[in-house]
Amino acid sequence: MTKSCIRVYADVEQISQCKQDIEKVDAAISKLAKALDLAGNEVRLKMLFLLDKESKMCPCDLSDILGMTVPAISQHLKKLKDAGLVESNKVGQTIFYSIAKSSNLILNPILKLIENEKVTTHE
Amino acid sequence: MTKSCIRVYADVEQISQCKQDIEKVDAAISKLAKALDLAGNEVRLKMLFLLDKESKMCPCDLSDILGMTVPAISQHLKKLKDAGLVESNKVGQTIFYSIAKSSNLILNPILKLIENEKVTTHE
DNA sequence: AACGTATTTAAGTGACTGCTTAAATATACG
DNA sequence: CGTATATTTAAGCAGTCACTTAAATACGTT
Repeated sequence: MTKSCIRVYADVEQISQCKQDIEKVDAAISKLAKALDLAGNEVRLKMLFLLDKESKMCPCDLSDILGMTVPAISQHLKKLKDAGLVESNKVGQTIFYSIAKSSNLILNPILKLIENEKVTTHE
Repeated sequence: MTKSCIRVYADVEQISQCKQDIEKVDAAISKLAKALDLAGNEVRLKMLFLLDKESKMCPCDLSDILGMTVPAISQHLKKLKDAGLVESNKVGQTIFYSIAKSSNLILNPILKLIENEKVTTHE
């Protein structure tokens, strides 16, 4: 890879320890990154917020509330469902989506940040 | 937009309430989505994890630990810094990056998920 | 069966990502 | 000053994203 930099004043011990540490959490990070990537889209985050608040909604409702076409919403829902973040329940011709219970561990702390209005990352 | 669907069995009251609710948290969601989007990248999440654990690191160290070129690392750091998630401190010719204190509110709950190995979203 | 509603799937497209390599900038040191 | 180290910036590019429109699927009603 690179030839310069890398190792002059470096703490070799620290580096090697970090490599091990990272390896241990690699799977967890990979999984978490996927979830955060999905939640890191404004439309999808709104959808998750709404599903959390209302407990269940159909694509049609979300389309109306968010002012987006139904196919656009449907495609977002598919991604969330494929990742296991939401699940669906069909009733007649309408499909109700809701937060998957198994994803609460990840989503709860995130959704809590919204309500708390605590989102003061910067400036 | 669409002409079909939208309103037949819909709970008009709920929809309109949701529109208001979303509007209230719009700014918070927008900000949070940006942060999650950044953290939702495997490389960057690892970087944040390492910065959190080691309190500070230089691009060179991160490059070594993560097995990536220095420019690639530098570009990720720039994004994190532009978003206010990390900050930098120059000492001689090396630049130490660390988690911005102001971003702890968002990052702490996320980073905690890694250590807890609780990341069991799915299956 | 035929039509209307609810939703998904598919194909196309412009914008954005994340990497690469090469060059630029900045600081330290002989 | 010239060279080595540390980092950023820039340009290029393949891959992905999020939307659009159009078509397909599915259920309900008459």
